[in-house]
Amino acid sequence: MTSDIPDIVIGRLPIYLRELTRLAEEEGRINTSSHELGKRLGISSAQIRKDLSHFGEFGKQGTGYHINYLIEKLREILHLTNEWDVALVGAGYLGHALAHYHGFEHRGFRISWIFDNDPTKIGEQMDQLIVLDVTKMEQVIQEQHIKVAVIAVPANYAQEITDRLVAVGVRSILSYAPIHLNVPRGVEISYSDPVIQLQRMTYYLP
Amino acid sequence: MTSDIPDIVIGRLPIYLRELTRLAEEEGRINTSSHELGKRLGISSAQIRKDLSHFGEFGKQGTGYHINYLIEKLREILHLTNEWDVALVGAGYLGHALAHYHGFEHRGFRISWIFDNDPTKIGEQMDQLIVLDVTKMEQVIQEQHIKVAVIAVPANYAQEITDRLVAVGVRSILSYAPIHLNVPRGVEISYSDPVIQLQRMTYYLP
DNA sequence: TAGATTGTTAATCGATTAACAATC
DNA sequence: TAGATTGTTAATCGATTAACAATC
Repeated sequence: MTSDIPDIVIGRLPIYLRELTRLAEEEGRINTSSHELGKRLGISSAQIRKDLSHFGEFGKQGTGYHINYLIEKLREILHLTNEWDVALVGAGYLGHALAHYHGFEHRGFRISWIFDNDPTKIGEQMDQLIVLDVTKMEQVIQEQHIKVAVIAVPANYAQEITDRLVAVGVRSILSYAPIHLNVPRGVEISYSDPVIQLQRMTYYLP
Repeated sequence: MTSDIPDIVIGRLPIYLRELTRLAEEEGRINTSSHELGKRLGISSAQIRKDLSHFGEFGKQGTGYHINYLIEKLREILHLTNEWDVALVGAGYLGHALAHYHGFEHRGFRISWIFDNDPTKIGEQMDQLIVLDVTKMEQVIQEQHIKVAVIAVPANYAQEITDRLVAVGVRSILSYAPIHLNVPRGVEISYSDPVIQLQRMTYYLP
């Protein structure tokens, strides 16, 4: 048995964490309630309490949740107490944007390596990093024990890169390639394809 | 009553469409079955047939689905028979990547306008487009009847931009800002925050 | 204390799947 | 025809919600 907590519950925890962080850092708040959090996120308070109850009791009757305490607990649950080093594959426009994005900081991730196969990009500096030859990818990932990768390569390379990442131990992959990828059991994969998201919304447009 | 087809079903149709297009264009296939499509996508064949049955009968017993016919039908269902002009707000690294991304073509969308508030970016050429002053945003969107927008601005601007977009008629918004946005009923919103996705996956990492 | 809010239960609601008659 | 596959039904499975005792 791995874990019988539904994946859909796990998927909401980062949303809670993000909003709690916002409450604490942007608004200087100390406490909140499932009702307030739910109202801000468009989620029922019952669902928030039920989700959290899978992991323990983090609140107090009458006063709700101490925000920093709940943040800490969510970080533990999601394995974010240390930063994950992330390998980014693909140094095109999107890789460039990801390399320069500072939104990973303090949220559990650090892009530590960037790879590409284009000789004109290899050696280029991106933010603090140097683009490395993708032929070095396996060696670096193994030596550094990298478990998390982001794929920003064209669709026709994505499956090959995925296979190579998995082969050297990567277990969580976020792919921006507009294609379904096959991964073995035990490897988590998540997709980001703006067109898929837009197409879902245009269904509702007249 | 708007439509009683579950949103989760609508969300899978673009995935089917993408894989069908791949089957036709990359592999030159003419026909497929719910079983084959499901196997390629990690979805049960029953679910695919059930999803499609909400909209009509598109297959034939014994032979399955004619791919190009089903593609055409899915495009009609998702309102992709004409291209939607999209307004992109934010011309930073991510806006740059989106402006140069050619994955929108032939999938129902065309980024037609880019806006930013940074004087050093206004007037800059991105792909085929010129970055316009965001103060011109409302006027352009109204005149061009733009209904779809992509937000690639910092979190602290995202709600204001959203409100302004909605006020001039935008009804579908894809936001890359790492923040929950409030929109009125009748406006669809979709989010892309890589950290949220990574955090869901690290739960499963030891 | 009185008011507020939790964690949890049971009921409701909704989605997925197995199975199969129909039929190409 | 025989084999394959659809569309649909009913059963199963899973997620959400309403309600409330417990208690801060």
